[in-house]
Amino acid sequence: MARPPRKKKDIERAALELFAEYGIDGTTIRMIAERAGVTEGALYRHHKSKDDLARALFEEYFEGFGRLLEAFRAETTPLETRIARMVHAFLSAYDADPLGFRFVLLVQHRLLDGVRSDVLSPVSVLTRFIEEAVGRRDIPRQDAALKAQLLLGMVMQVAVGERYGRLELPVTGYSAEVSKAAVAILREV
Amino acid sequence: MARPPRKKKDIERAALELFAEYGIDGTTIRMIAERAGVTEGALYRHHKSKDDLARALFEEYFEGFGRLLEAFRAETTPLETRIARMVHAFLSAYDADPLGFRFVLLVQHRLLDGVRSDVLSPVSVLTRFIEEAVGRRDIPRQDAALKAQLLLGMVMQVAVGERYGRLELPVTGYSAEVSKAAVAILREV
Amino acid sequence: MARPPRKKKDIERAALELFAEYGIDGTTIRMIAERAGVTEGALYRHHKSKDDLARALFEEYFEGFGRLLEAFRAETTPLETRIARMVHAFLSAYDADPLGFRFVLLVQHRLLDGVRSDVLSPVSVLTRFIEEAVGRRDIPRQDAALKAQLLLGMVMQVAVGERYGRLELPVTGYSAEVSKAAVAILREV
Amino acid sequence: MARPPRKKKDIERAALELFAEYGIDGTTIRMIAERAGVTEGALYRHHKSKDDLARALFEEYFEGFGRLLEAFRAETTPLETRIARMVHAFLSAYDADPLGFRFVLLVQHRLLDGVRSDVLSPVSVLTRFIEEAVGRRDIPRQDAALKAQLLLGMVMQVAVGERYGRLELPVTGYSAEVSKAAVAILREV
DNA sequence: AATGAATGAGATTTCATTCAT
DNA sequence: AATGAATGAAATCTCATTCAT
Repeated sequence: MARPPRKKKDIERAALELFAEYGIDGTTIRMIAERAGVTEGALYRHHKSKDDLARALFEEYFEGFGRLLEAFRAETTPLETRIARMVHAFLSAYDADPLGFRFVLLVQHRLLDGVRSDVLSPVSVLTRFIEEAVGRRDIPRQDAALKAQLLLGMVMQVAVGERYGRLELPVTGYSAEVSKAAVAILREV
Repeated sequence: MARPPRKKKDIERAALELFAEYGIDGTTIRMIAERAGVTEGALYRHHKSKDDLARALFEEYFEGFGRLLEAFRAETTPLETRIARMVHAFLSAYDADPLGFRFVLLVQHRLLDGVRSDVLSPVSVLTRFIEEAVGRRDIPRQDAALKAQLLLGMVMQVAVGERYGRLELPVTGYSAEVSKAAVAILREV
Repeated sequence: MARPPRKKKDIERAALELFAEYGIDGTTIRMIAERAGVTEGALYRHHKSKDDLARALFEEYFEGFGRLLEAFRAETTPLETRIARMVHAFLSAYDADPLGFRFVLLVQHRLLDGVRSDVLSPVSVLTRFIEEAVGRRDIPRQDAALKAQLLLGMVMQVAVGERYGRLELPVTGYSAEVSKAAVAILREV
Repeated sequence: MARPPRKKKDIERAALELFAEYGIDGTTIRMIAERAGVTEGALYRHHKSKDDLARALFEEYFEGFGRLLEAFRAETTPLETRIARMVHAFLSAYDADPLGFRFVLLVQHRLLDGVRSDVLSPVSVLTRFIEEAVGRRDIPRQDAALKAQLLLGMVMQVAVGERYGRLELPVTGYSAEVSKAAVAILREV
């Protein structure tokens, strides 16, 4: 009952940043320990393994994104408003913690397969969102699964664009335009 | 005068497939050699290191994508036609060689930084394409850099969607809808 | 708090002996680990690489030789006495630890270039010793740099002679004659 | 009966220079082939193995040194003259081909053990030379084996001194002084 | 005679993880 | 809880040598 959280947070933050920059395999336990100001053994007090640590971080972020979108999907505001809020929330997440976002971007293809199936994924939320809008006749009949991918791809690529110097921080500056594009995609069939 | 390099192609194909499935770090030299039917040392006659091999493959594909788009950008057909062709070409590339495409998708964030600057990147081509369309008054004034990212993100995410079982092969089946979405994004500002 | 490094000395001694017998390249990490009773990885906790280990050992011995001679150079005893002591000290060093001496002999041409310039080398000490003796009019004016090499070459070759079975252990048995030769070289110009 | 000598000499010279600079293990077949302007396989037309090549070169030089000294030992000129000629011949050999000399210096401890016993070694010649001088009452009774080592050590160290920038080229410039030192060592007992 | 692709065996090094302290 | 030495198991890479051409 004492205070374990102390170093645990340091370790996790250090790991996140290093994973975001060098990938999971490119990051060693020693690198994490060094940046967190602990020694290698200490890490195993809090996580079973390096992979376990990476997975925990990924799920945390991934689930966070899902919940973020879910909150707006369930809202009863107009379609345009909900889309704008979703886009803005996503881009705000990037501005608030670019490394966390990049971490997800970088390791997704390695860890996505292992995510627990009860976790709400962004794609699932978007798909449901589109299906409901169709059902409500807000937008024409269309392939919700496809459109969900298109929307997600668009928004994520804004982060990628910033990462590679093609777009500028803060990316929330692009919120309005991206929202408009999203709406156009859903309305125009 | 000596024996011709029969195994080079085998090695590169084996590497590509394994990289696409397990990532660069998740693929060992032994795995590549085994699949290519050579010994581990053979790889080093043709490439300086595993990383060098990965980089060579990446540039080859990456440049290929750039050239693909460039061909259509330069065309004098109507905007809609060119967009449709670009989208279709991209998605066809995936259907023709899903592993090659996935390889690029999977390793891009690790290798993108090191690409030679004279290589024509898809984003550059798209940006120029949009700027020219604006100049020609085909579409309203808009942020070409942003829109290029949005278009690219959309199309690439279709591949990701297929990879994770959300969309179906052949992805060229989505060409029409994706093209329409792309046009909508550019026209609607 | 963790366990103290019990094996470091074992590793270094094992390496020294093997280097002395088989050279650096002729000695494998496995050989060192085996003789030291550790696993191969253990070596890397204490030294960055095999070369680093060899270099550390070399500097230790090389500097030791320099200090050995320096002690006698600074003495205020008669020239003959100091020479005799230097020679004796050198040859004693060989009798006390032939492997250490042979190690230096064997690897010098590979590692000499990289020695830190602030390390007192035997040649420097001898050169200064001769220059001071000239300044004091103990011996005639002469080329100190050359004579330093001659003296060093003589003494080292005694060790070589023993190594190849031309001379006998203990080599301190040759101290008197070698000293006389050294004096003759300095006095007779 | 055609002309095999062509590339053989190139290969041997290339090997000698590389061995002198990097040692035998530090020199790869590929390095030799590259410098000689042939490919790796070509080397095996002329020598059974890299080691065989190194050994052949070493014996050639080593025997050459022995014969050089032997010629002067057998002369009927005064002792001083013969010593002066021996020393000069040795140092001239260095000036004429420093790399060949350094090669011997660098690899001697690795290859000396395997030299055919019928090869006339410098030490043997010098020992006999001193014994004969004692027998002829030219110099006092003394330990010929020891003195042979001292003489050899002195002269070789001149080369070492040049190699490490302590002495200057041409080293034949030191002939007179080294000869005087040699004589002093033999006369003074 | 020569080429250089390919082999085969091994060497160095890395690193997640364990465990005595 | 923490330390960091040591392990153990690979992974990358090197390179002398062989051999089909």
